[in-house]
Amino acid sequence: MAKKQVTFADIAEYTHFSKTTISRYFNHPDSLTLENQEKISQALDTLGYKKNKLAKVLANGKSEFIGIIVPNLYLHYYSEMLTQLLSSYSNYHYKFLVFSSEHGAEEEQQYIEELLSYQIEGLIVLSHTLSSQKLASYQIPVIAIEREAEYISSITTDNYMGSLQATSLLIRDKCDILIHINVNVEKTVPAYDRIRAFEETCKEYQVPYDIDLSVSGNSYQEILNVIRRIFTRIEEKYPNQKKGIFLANDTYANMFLNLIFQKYGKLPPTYEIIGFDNSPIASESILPITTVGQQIDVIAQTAMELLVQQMEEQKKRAPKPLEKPIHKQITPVLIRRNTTS
Amino acid sequence: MAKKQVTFADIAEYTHFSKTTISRYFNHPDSLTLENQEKISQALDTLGYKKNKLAKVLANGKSEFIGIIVPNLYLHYYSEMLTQLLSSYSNYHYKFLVFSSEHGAEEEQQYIEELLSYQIEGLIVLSHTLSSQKLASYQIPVIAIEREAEYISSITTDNYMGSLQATSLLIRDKCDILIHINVNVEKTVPAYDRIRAFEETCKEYQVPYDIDLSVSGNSYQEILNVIRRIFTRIEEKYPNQKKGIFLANDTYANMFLNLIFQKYGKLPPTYEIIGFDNSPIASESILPITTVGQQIDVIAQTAMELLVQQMEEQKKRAPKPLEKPIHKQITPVLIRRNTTS
DNA sequence: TTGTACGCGTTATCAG
DNA sequence: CTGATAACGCGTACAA
Repeated sequence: MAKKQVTFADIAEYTHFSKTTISRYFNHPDSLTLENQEKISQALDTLGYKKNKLAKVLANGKSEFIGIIVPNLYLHYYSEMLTQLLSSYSNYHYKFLVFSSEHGAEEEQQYIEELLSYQIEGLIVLSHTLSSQKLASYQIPVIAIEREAEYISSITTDNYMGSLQATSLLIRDKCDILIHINVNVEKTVPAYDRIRAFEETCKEYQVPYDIDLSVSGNSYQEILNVIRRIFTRIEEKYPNQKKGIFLANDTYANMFLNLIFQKYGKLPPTYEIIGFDNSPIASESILPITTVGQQIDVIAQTAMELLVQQMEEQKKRAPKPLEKPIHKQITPVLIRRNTTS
Repeated sequence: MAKKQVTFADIAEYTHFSKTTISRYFNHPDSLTLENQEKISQALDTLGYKKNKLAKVLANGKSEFIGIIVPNLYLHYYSEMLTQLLSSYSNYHYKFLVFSSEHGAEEEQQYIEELLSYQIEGLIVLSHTLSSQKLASYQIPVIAIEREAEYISSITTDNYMGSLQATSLLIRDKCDILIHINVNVEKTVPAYDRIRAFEETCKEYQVPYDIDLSVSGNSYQEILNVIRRIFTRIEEKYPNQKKGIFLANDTYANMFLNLIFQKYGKLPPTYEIIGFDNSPIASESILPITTVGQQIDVIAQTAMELLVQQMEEQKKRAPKPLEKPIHKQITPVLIRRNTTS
C-alpha cells in the first residue's frame, strides 16, 4: 500500500514503449532489438521494478502453484518427503502451498477449497482422511503418496517387496520363529502389504511365525507400554529359540531393542531385529538397526514427474483427463546393519 | 483452461443483480436483504461457483501470504517449527509459501524475489545465509527465528537461561568436573550464549570445567567419530571423577550415552548427561535423556503474533515501519529424565 | 439497498 | 519488430 508498485505502464511511459513491448521483454526478449532490450533493462532498475506474478497468473491462468496436504511433520517420513518435494523447485519451478491437516475430513476439504481458490495446478496428498473418490471429484491433477488411491494416481513404496526382503533375511539367518509386530492396519492401506508379504513368505518357506497386531496408542509412552507387553510375552513364549523380529517401523524397532538392552545389556544372539523406513532413529539407536529403507527421494521425484506431466496435459487445448489413474511402486532397499548377523 | 470459471459476472447475469452486489454478498452480506442473500446463495451452487482469491488479491492488495525460508527439514527443530507455524493457519488464515534453502546466499535471494513477486505480506526466516541487514532492505515485515537479527525483529530461545539451568543442575548434583561439548559456534549466533552461560556459571560457582568445541562433520557418522574421540579423551582425563556432561543438542547427548552404554552396559553413577532441544531422540534413547526443552510452539506462536502485528501496521494508511526491531526471548524448560539423578 | 465505472498488473490477439 | 485493445476476476469509490 505504501508507494504504488512500479508497473509495466510506468516502464512503458519512461521508455516510450508500450506495455506490450515491456511484457515481451520478459517473455520473448528475442523479438526486441538488443538496443531496446538494453534500454528497457536500464529503465527496470532505475525505476526499481519488481515483478508481480499474481497479475501474471490472473492474465494467463498458470499459477505454478502446487498444493500439498500432509497429516503432520512430526513423523520423519512426512518431513523428509516434504523436503524432497520442496527441493524439486530447482527443476520445475512450481511453488508449494503447504497445509498440515490432522483434524478430520471437514478441515481437509476446507483446505482444498482454499487451495483451489489460489488456482493451484495440482495437488499432492499424503493424508488419509479424504477418500480418493472425493479427491478425484475436484477435477484437478492429484497424486497420492502412500495412501488409498483407487480413483487417483499414486506413488507407493513397494511394501510387499520390502517386507519380503526383511522376512527372507530372517529366514536365511535361520531364526526359529519369525514375529511381525504392527498396528492393525486396514486392508485398503498400502502398508497392509507388509503383513501380507510376511505371512505369505513364512508360509512359503514353512517357518513358524507369529503376527502381533496389538500395537496402538497416541503417544510415545503409550506405544512403548504396548511394546513392553509384547516383549514380555515373546520372552515367555519363545525362551530359548532364535527370534527374528520384524517391526512395522524403526521407532517400534528401537523401542524393542532398548527393552532387550535394558534386560541383557546387549543384543543376545537369540534375537534379530529389522525395522522399516530407515528413519534417523535406526542409525542413532544404541545399536544401528537393520531396516527396510524407503527411497523417499525417489518417491518424491516420481510424484513430481507424474504430477507435472498431468499438469502439462491440463494446459493443452484439449486436455485428456487420463482415463485410468497411474499407480507406481518404488522398491525399497534392505539396509543391513548391526541387529542382524 | 477447460471450461471457464464461473465468475461474479455469471452470477450477476443469472440473478439479475450487478457484480457489485455479488461482491457484497461475500464481503458485506449484511447490506443485502435476507431474501436476496438466499437468491444469490442458491445461484452460487447451481452454477457451481468457486472463488478466485488471486483476483481478489490483485484487486485489494492483501495476499494473505507469508513466506518461510528454512535451511532444511531434516532436523527435527525445523520441521517442528514449520508444523507449528502451519498450524497457526486456524488462527490467522495466512497461507504459507515454503522454501528450503541450503545452497547459499544467491539461491536464497532468488527465493525471496520470487516470494515478493507473489506479494507476500511477511517473511519468516530460519536460515542463516543472508545478513539481517540484507533482509531488512526488502522493506517488508520480517521475523528471524533463532538467528542473527541485528536489523530485524526476532524470536530466540533464551539460550543463556537454558544453559544456566542445565549447568546449575549438574552443579547441584555435585559433579566433580563439568564438561560442555559443542561445535565452535560464532559469537553472533544466539546459540553462542549456551557456551557463555556454561562458562560464566562454572566460574561463578567455582567448579572445574572443560569446554570442548571440537565437534564438526556433515554426517551422522562423522560427528559420531568426533564424539567418540571426545569420549575417549574424557575417560582418560577424568577417570574416577563424577562427570557432568552438557551437550549442545540431544543428538550429541544420545551419541555420548550410547558410547557409555556400549562400554559399561549401563549409565555409571560417575556420569550425568544433559542435552538440548527436547527432540524425539531424547526420549527414544536407551535411557530417556535429561534435556533443555525449547518451547517450539511458543516460539512459533510469538513469531506469528509479532509478524501479524507488523503486517497489520503495513495495511494502514500511514504505516510506521517500527523504528527499532523487537527481540523476544523464550525461556526453555529443563526436562529432567533418567540421565541425571 | 443497489448499480456504474474504473482500477489492480499482466498477457493475448490482432493489427501494422 | 512494435502497439492498441481487450481480457483475467474481483474490489471500491461514487452515485443513485
